[in-house]
Amino acid sequence: MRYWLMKAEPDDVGIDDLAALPKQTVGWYGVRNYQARNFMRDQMQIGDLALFYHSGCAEPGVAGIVEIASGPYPDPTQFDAANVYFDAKSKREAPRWQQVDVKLVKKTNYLTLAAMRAAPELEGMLVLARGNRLSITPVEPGHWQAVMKLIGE
DNA sequence: GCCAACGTTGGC
DNA sequence: GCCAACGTTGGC
Repeated sequence: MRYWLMKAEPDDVGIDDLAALPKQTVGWYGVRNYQARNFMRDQMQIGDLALFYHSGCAEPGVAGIVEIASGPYPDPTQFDAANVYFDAKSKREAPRWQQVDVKLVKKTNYLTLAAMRAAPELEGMLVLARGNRLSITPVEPGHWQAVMKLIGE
């Protein structure tokens, strides 16, 4: 079992939106980066845990814990011409983009990006790397444990 | 296969 | 709104 960090934009689906959804589960649509897609397609297992991270907002940071709740399957937004994530080059016979379902485990104390950067035990965490833009990153067990401690879990 | 141009991400 | 960093595209 692996650990992950998954970026969401709270303006789109934040932790409270997830908590309000039926089954507190959402399909992780909209990934349009091959590396991130490959993590979902090739490495994620049902039951893996992930940090639910808020990005593109005033105070970025970890907002909760989610678990991977499905195997990979085609992201429906890629076929929807009205959707911002529409990809004209993706064919139904050969979908380019995949998603997994993600289920809320719990909303946690909020761990800000600033606090993460200030924590020596999180040094080397991929999400903190300079210029990092990857929306899904693996998290080392040691970093996971350190984050759990910082948020009081 | 190279690489410049371009678009996007994401923190500030 | 700015801008650094990075991924993708497309001409050659």
